[in-house]
Order: sequence, then C-alpha cells, then structure tokens
Amino acid sequence: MERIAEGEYAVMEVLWDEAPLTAADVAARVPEDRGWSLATVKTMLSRLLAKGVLSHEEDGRRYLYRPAIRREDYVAEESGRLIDRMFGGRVPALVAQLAARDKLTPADIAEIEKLLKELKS
Amino acid sequence: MERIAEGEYAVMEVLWDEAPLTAADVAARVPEDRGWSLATVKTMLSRLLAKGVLSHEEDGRRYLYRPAIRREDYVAEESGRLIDRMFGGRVPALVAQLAARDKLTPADIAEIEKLLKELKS
DNA sequence: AGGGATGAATTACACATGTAATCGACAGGG
DNA sequence: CCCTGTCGATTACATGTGTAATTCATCCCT
Repeated sequence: MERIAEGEYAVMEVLWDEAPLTAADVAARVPEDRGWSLATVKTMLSRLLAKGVLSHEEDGRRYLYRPAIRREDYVAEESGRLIDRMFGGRVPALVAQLAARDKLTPADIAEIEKLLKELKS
Repeated sequence: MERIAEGEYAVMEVLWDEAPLTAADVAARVPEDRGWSLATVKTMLSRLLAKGVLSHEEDGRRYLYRPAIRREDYVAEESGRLIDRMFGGRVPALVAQLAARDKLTPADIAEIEKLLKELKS
C-alpha cells in the first residue's frame, strides 16, 4: 500500500468519514486550520487517486471520490511501521514508553486492562 | 524539536547506540540493507547537525558526532504524534487496534498487564 | 617533498510534498 | 447563444529527502 503523506491523510480522513463526496465537498469538510484552498484539495485528491488509495466515479461533469482502502488497514500499517522502527516491533515497549511519560490516565489503564482480559477469553 | 526523516533516523539510531563516532564509524554501523555510501551518510550527518539534533566536536581534522537529543524524547514525540493523528489521542484505541489485528501475543498481553498493574501501585 | 588517502563542505539531481494558479472544456442562466 | 462560473487537468514552485559526486584542504607514507 502506498504511503500517504501527512496532508493527504487529512483528506482521507474526510472521505473515511463520509463518502462519496465531490472535491468541493471534501474541501468544505477539511479542518479549518489547514487553511487550504480548493485548488490545494484538488491536488491532494489527484495525488491520492494516483496512489490508488482513492477511487472516483463520474457524476456528470464532476467526480465523486471515495476511499479505495480501509481506514483500519492503513492505520494498522502505519502503527506497525512505527512500532517496528521505534520499539523493535515490541508492543510492550511502546506501552512502557507511554507509561513512563504519563500518557496513560487511570481510565486508559482500566480500559486497556478490560480489553486485554477480553482478549484472553 | 525538528522532525527527523526516515533515513536520517537510521543514523540517529547508530549514534544513540554508541557515541561519539566519526562519520566513517557511523557509516560502518548503519544497517547493511540501506546500502549507503559514505558520502550519503555524511550528507545525513550534516542535515542532522543543521536540524540541531546532533552536535559535533572537532577531533583533529575530523568531527566526532553525538546525539543532541535523547532517544526517549524523540520516540515519545513521534508516538504521541501518531496516536493523536490516527487514534484521536486515545491510547486504548491504539491497543484495541493492535488486538484486533492479532498483533498481541499472549506474552505481550501478560507483559502489558504486568506493566499496568505496577503503574497502579 | 610529492602523491595518494581522507575529511568536511559544496553542489547535484530526482522524486515527494505543501501549496497553489492557470487552462481549456462545458453547463446553466439570462 | 453567449457569459460566467465550475470542473478536472496541467503546470508551477519552494522545501524536504534520498542518494550521491565533486572539490578543496590536509595528513601520512614513501
């Protein structure tokens, strides 16, 4: 699966949330703080099409875009990449790191423990 | 903290593992499969210096390079970035994802549970 | 002392990415 | 039927990145 750049990812998020959409619709839904023009969004859409992670169907003179890959799949791949690179593929090392940095609230801990307990059953 | 590119990260890894080192030493320790020439490694070193994530001291005609940032800090930042982007900042969502993908071995689960238990005490 | 080896610095070049502007086609309103 | 707005496609351009080669100074060996 092709790599998706940071900015492009914002576009994917929009389409994972709702699809199909026209270019204009996507632009309208991209987070404000990006400050992107419609032209920029269109560039992103073309590049994502070229990467094969979006598909489009014609709707008259416009395109309707929709994701061609599943969010879960992409997220899984990226997470795996990070865990491999930074933690030698060891998930516990990641968790230990988060713990050491106080990234885990008591609620997080409880939730994760629950998850793991269910996994074992 | 400046972003470190994927290739550059490989150089940082070498220096986090052992420092200070000369450019030639770094090149010798970079993973084989990168297939980098000495010149490439030197480019990386210059860029990392420019980014302020390495420092160097002169040793006669050569430089000795050493990390200027701590590995844990960088790793923490990158992990946080990914968790924010892909899991809305929710660590349990990441763990759930890993679980759903069978990325957690029974040993991993046990280890994480142990970690969390200690956290609570 | 001269010549090759070696160091860092400078330059090179293609592809990716962020961020558009412009172009040519065409649809719809007056 | 013509004008204007809108569409995707093409082009633009700066910066980052991968991957070096080249240059210029200097050290060491013979």
